[in-house]
Amino acid sequence: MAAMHTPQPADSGGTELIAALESAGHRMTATRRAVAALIAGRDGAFETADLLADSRRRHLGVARATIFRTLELLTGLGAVERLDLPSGEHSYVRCESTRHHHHLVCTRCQRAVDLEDLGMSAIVAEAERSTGYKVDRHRVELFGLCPSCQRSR
Amino acid sequence: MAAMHTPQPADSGGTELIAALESAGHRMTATRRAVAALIAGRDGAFETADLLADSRRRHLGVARATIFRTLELLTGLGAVERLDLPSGEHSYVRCESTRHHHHLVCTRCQRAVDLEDLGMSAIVAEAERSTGYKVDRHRVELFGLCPSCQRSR
DNA sequence: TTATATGCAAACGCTTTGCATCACG
DNA sequence: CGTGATGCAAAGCGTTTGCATATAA
Repeated sequence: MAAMHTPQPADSGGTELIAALESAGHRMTATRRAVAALIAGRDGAFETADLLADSRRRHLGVARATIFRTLELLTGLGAVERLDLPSGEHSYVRCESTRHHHHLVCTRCQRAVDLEDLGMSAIVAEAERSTGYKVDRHRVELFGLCPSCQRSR
Repeated sequence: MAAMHTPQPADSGGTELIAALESAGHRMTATRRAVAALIAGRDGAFETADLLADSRRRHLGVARATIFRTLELLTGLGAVERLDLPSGEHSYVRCESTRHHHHLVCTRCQRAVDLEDLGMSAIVAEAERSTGYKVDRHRVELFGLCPSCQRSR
């Protein structure tokens, strides 16, 4: 009952991302389509620098600022989420669902899977009960090796 | 079974932090004692800028670099932990225990409590089972309002 | 005495902003 | 057409580093 999808990207053109932007009332530009494609072309967590490098490699000429701005939009829409790696760096993952969920990221290849809530709501309830705090948000991020990286070493 | 301590700081001089540094074989300097006192004087999560401001206010003259370096040491020893706030900023919390635990931070006053593992190991096991990943570290951070901030608004 | 620790300032790397230009709707 | 989007370069900020000096052990 845990994994919400298989790790394989089903939307390599970024149509879901484009649809998200569009239905939120944002203008659909060639640049945004390009950024969506860059994100969709990535398998797993990525950093802004990755997108910028990909953009250059593919001669898409997307400006750094635009990458940040588009990522900010998508994050706001829940189509993408920002993670904090154990190292302290920021990275992003495309989300399969807009519902509340968490991420499990491979520390070797960055491949990521969405996880359902699992038992977190019970944990949150217990934390509230024992501390008297009222929890209004929580972050859970798991890191480890994906199946294929386990095999290859 | 959840809270590991009461929110009230019991070590306002920073003796525990000093002891941690000392027993790890680090030299005990006046500057480190000062940083320990600054941290101990804080109730809850704090940022490096807070310590720097406190240092100036108290005329301790601790250099910015030294604050970062000492925090790095203490983090390595598990006496302090670095958190990633929802906003993306980094902050630190003094840890009551060196054992694995998590934090619950008040988003209004920054007061923080340590939490035991709660049910996380079961969640991790379930995530591993359903995804095939091998999890080797996880981060769980809860944010909300502490009892007194709930009352005062 | 010698390895460590510190202060200072410069360097860094990531992210944001200001502003003129461009183009979707 | 007009508002929103983009590129570019500069500014911002938090964090790290190099190096000369000071100090614990």
